Amino acid sequence: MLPPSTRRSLPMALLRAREVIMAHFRPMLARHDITEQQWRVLRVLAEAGPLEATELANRASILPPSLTRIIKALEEREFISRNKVKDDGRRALLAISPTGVALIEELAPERVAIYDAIEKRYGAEEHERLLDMLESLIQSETVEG
Amino acid sequence: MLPPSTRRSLPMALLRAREVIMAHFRPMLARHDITEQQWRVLRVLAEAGPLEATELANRASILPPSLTRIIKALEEREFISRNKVKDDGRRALLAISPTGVALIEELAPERVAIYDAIEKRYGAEEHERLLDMLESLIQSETVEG
DNA sequence: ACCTTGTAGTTAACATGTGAATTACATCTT
DNA sequence: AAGATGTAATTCACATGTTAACTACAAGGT
Repeated sequence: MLPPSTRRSLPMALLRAREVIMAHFRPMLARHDITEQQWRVLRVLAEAGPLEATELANRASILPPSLTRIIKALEEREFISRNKVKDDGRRALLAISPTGVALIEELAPERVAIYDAIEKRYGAEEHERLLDMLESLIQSETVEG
Repeated sequence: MLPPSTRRSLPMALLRAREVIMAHFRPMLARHDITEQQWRVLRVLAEAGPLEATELANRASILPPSLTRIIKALEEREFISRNKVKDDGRRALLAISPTGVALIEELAPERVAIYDAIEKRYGAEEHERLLDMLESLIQSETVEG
């Protein structure tokens, strides 16, 4: 079979799709002086509650070295806190602070509006199906390797 | 509507999907001491022929500052060449060199094998449909804004 | 107790992503 | 021709991605 052209390859399509979607969120994040990754970390902690770094990295899809730097930045701005785990000097529980929760809540309406606009343009059913197919792809590559 | 959870949001799904796919290609690229972005630039030039930097950046989905650095690196290894455009001192045509073509051709078989394996795991029809849906999403966000 | 092995997190080094500012050159306007 | 405006590419500054090496601590084996 021919190698896929750059115009129709899965990696390129996934990259471009993510770009056009994120373009809608960037202005909102920039207004609050927060990066896309920092925002992801805050949302994961807001949804899941306190987590250790490894679990947080997995859920936010951020590599450990990046997470170390992001945690440092978020701690300095007091959006999150860390508490060492008793009985294990290596681990620490990371938790979102009230300030962090306030930020998430402040952004929530705009966030929903942006998602709704995307759904409206693309189609709600297509959107759901696309999510299903992406999850299926991730599953097929994760389980068997 | 509720804000999407981090477990089922389009940006996260696109990010994770790209991760699991690229994981298959990274070992191949690492063996040849080439980055994912450098590889993309070479493939675009191999497919499209000589291009100016702006057009190359668009086709490879790489931002201008990154492309400047990538071009420099690829030039030093003589994978590409640049020729100034007559009549316009700003522009330059970037072209892949024979060495660059040789690298692309050397990687081609393994590249096809990796794509085929992904298609086999995920399903050829699903793969095609996913590409269609991603292109449609990109289209819906590109045309109207 | 000591040593090995394993795990959580960090640090280091380098490439890229991102937005803003800057340079070099073209083109338009008057 | 001089100045204003626009465009291509680069540079800067900082954040993140990526791999490898390293530190700190934990758990097991002898």
